Amino acid sequence: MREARHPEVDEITLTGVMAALSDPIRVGIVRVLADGRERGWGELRVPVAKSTLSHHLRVLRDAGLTRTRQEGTRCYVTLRREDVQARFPGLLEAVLAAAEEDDVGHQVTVQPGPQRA
Amino acid sequence: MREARHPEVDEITLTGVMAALSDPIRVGIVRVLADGRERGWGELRVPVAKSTLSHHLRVLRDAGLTRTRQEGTRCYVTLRREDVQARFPGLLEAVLAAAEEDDVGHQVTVQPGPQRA
DNA sequence: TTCGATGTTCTACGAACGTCGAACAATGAT
DNA sequence: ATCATTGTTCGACGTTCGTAGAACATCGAA
Repeated sequence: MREARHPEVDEITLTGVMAALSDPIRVGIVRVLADGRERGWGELRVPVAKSTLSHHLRVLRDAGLTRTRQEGTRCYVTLRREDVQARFPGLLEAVLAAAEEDDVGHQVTVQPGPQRA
Repeated sequence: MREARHPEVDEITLTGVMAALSDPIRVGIVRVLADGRERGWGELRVPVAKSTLSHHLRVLRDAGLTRTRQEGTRCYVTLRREDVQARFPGLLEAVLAAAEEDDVGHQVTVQPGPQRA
C-alpha cells in the first residue's frame, strides 16, 4: 500500500465531483462522513465486497471529496468538506440535503463500536 | 417522433441529476439554458453529431432537468429550473455557479441568429 | 406529390464503470 | 520467524456510456 494521492483544492473538478456522487453507495459514504468525524475503514458497513469498497473510496478520494490517512495497517477517512466548499460553494451542502431528503445511500452505515483512532 | 416523456417533480432522483450533470457537454447545455429562455434545437451549437446531441438532450430530459416542446418538425427546450429547485433546493444553483467558475461546457453555445419561437 | 429540413431511433464500437474473487503487500501480534 | 489482520491491486465479467453514421419518421414547402 503506497501513499495515496489527494488532489489539491484547485485540482478538484465539477464533473469529477458529480460523477463521484452519481452512485448511491458513494453518496451514502459521504453522508456517513458528513458529521465531520473521522471513520475507520472497518467501521464502515457497506453491502459490497471489500475490493469494491476500496474502489469506491478511491473514486471519492480521487475526486477530492475525502481524505485518507494511514496508521499502521489501518486507514481512516474524512470528508474534505471545507475544501469542497472552498472550491464549489454550496454544492456539497445541497447534495447532502438532497440525499438526506431521499435517504440516498441508506445502505451505508457505521459500526457503532468503540473504534477510535 | 412520438411524444417525449417527462418525469414528474417527485420522480426526479438525485443520482439521476448527478449522473446527467457529470458530462461537460450536458453541463454546457444546461448553462446555455440557464437564462430561462427557450432555445430551439437547431439554435444549439454543440461539437457533436446530431444523433449524439439528441442523446444528450434525452438524458437531460429523462433526468428531469429540461423540458422539450414540439412544434411541427422543430423542437424547443427549456430548463426546468423551478422544478429542480423545488425538488433539490440550491443544487442547480450551486452547480451552475461552479460550472461558471470553471467554464465547464464552454464548447456549447447558441447561434445568435433570429430563431424566435 | 415530391422534396427538403428536422430530429429520433437503430446499430455498432471502444472506453469506462460497478462488481467480485484471488493474489498481493504491509504491518502488528505471537 | 511465523502468522493473522487490513486494505490495495489485479484480472475478469457484464453493463452502461459517449460517440457516430445510417435509416427512418414527421412535417412544411414547392
